[in-house]
Amino acid sequence: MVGFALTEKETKYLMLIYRWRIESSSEVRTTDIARFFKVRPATVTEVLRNLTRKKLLVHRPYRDVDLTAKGIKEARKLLRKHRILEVFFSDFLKYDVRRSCFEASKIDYHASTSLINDICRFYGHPRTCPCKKDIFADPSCSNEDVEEE
Amino acid sequence: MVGFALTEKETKYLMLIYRWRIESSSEVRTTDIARFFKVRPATVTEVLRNLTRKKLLVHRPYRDVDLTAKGIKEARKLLRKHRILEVFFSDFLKYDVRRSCFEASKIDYHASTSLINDICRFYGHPRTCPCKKDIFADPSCSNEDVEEE
DNA sequence: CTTAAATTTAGGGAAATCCTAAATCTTGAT
DNA sequence: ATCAAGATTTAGGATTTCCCTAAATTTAAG
Repeated sequence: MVGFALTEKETKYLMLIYRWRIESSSEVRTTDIARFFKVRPATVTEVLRNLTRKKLLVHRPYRDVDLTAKGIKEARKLLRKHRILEVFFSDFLKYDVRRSCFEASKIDYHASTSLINDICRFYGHPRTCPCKKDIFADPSCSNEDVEEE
Repeated sequence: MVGFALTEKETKYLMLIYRWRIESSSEVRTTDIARFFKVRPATVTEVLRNLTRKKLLVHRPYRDVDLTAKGIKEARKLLRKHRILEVFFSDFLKYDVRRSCFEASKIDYHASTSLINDICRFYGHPRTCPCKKDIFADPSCSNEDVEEE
């Protein structure tokens, strides 16, 4: 079904690139990513290469990075998981935006899609996270039935 | 504070050994652990050696394994996290025992102690998980903001 | 006391993540 | 237009985690 599998770090990079490139319309540069994750630029280049190999990015060496349609789709799936968790932390535990994001980041990669879907369903398929950013609906998360990933 | 750090797998082994050795009073054998985790006995021996090095187990080669006081303490902490998550899944999403355990297993290692404590507090510091096994109170999770006598 | 079964030891391997040093490319100042 | 400074990539490794096979060792059953 998927055709590729992402490591945890790769998902973090993909989500970050989506937020900057798509949601903030910024140019995404290796150094910025490196600074964000507190790693060396060479490390970023390597991850970029892997995400490119998986057809999620288009990387123009020494220039910039862009998401492919597939990359955008995958990033939205990942961000949906992350943000559904934020909705939960914010509502259930009254966490502020900062903390909701922090705790969601620790488990978003490990939480199963069916778990996320159940939380999503509980909250009536919310369209935005606590900081008002979009949560894109996922076809696997319907209002009626329960299914596996 | 801790003096040791556990890998994810090590926490799984420690919890399993606690469940079998302490909660079920069984002898814990290498082969049983290997069968449970679907790995080769040699792999189990290696993990056992590492847990022993961390002073959590006493391993009598070719014979059996036992938990040290430190190992029991640590296993209870880990199982507390796991079981608090089970309480949540069971209550909030109406998961059955089997599924609560399954989903909890995926994230128990990654959920922060403060997150677990907040869920624990929400549920009034439950003493048992959905399948009635003990949840040992953790000193870091205070009762202070609960109703007084 | 023998030997089959269980276990450990020895020696590796793959994947994920990160690093340094050196090479290469881009860009802005002159 | 040129060229140095800064940004980026390449090359080559290191570490950690987790798992494996083969061979040696120990236990225990008969």
